[in-house]
Amino acid sequence: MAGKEGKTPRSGCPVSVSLEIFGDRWSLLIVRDMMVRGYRTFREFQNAGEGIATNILADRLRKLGEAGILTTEPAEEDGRSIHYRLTEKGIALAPVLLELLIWAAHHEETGAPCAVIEQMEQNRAAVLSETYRRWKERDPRPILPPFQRQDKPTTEKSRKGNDTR
Amino acid sequence: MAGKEGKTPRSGCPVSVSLEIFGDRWSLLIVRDMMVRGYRTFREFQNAGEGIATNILADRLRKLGEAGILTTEPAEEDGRSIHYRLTEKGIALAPVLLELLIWAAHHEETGAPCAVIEQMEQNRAAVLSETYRRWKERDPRPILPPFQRQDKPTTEKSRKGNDTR
DNA sequence: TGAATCACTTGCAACATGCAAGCGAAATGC
DNA sequence: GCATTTCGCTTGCATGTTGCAAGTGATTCA
Repeated sequence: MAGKEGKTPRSGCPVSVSLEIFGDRWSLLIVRDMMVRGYRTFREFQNAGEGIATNILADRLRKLGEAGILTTEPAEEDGRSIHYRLTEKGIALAPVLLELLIWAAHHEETGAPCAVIEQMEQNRAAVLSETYRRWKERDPRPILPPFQRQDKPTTEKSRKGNDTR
Repeated sequence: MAGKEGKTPRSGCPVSVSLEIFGDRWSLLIVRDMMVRGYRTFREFQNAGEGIATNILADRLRKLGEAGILTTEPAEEDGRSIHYRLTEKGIALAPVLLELLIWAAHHEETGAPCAVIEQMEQNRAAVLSETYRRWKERDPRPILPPFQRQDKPTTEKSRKGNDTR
């Protein structure tokens, strides 16, 4: 019951095993939302700005749960709602996401301000331990704000004072 | 011409942008094969052991090329063959793959021997600089051997001396 | 008590993937 | 120098996955 065997036993390479779990467009985004934005409910993921369909979202949450990356617990303040929460295994993905973030900020057009990325790059350990601390203490404050798409870099120097907090 | 605009402009989050490129089952495996196993030709990827279909492989190689993660050059020794090679942008994915490897080795059943992983974990910088060196000098020696799937941990102590070599 | 909101589920069309077979060009064998 | 093999793909087709819109039952709010 634990393992869902007979699914896709491709190879024993750790990278391959990982991709069997979240080798798709959405799973890591959900993990990111939980980890750095403090999202917990279905609604929050749905409105996270990427436009995931509700059936896909439900499917991914179920699969991530089966993979032991997140768990669910009833929301105390609202009987209709459920809180999704990363497990130890899930929060341990933080270094992967951090490196992914840094890579993309350097090599792709993203909405992440260079200064923020540079600071994270030079303080990897601090960023990770702060991420871990907030997870452990159930501190729901986001570590990073949602990044806007920087459509045109023309004359836009507005959104920027949005530093580390 | 550079950017293939009009495709999927989901959000400006670096993680999301990354997943638009290799958010699927195969792309990162190809990058892994190039990076740590020194694979260069279509045939090598095809026989890498994960069982990718040739049409998918061709498609992913094309997309990774369009994304600037790899380039092609004619193989000098064989006019039929083509050598795929990571770009700077591609080799810069090394930290992401390393963290992914470490994560999976800790949290999933993989074929990676613990000793090897532990050593990589404690020498991240050395592993990365060696990876980079081999890429730069076109040294095709693999950094890691293909890991076997450890099917049943029952009484099987055979395949194990497969250490760093 | 009725409307709104919660986390989903369902139906269906469009797209992506997996599999086997085939194709032109270059290399190899005889 | 000609047949065979090997190279990197492409094609056709069945199946699986995704995206979209609408709907459902349970809970909460007004």
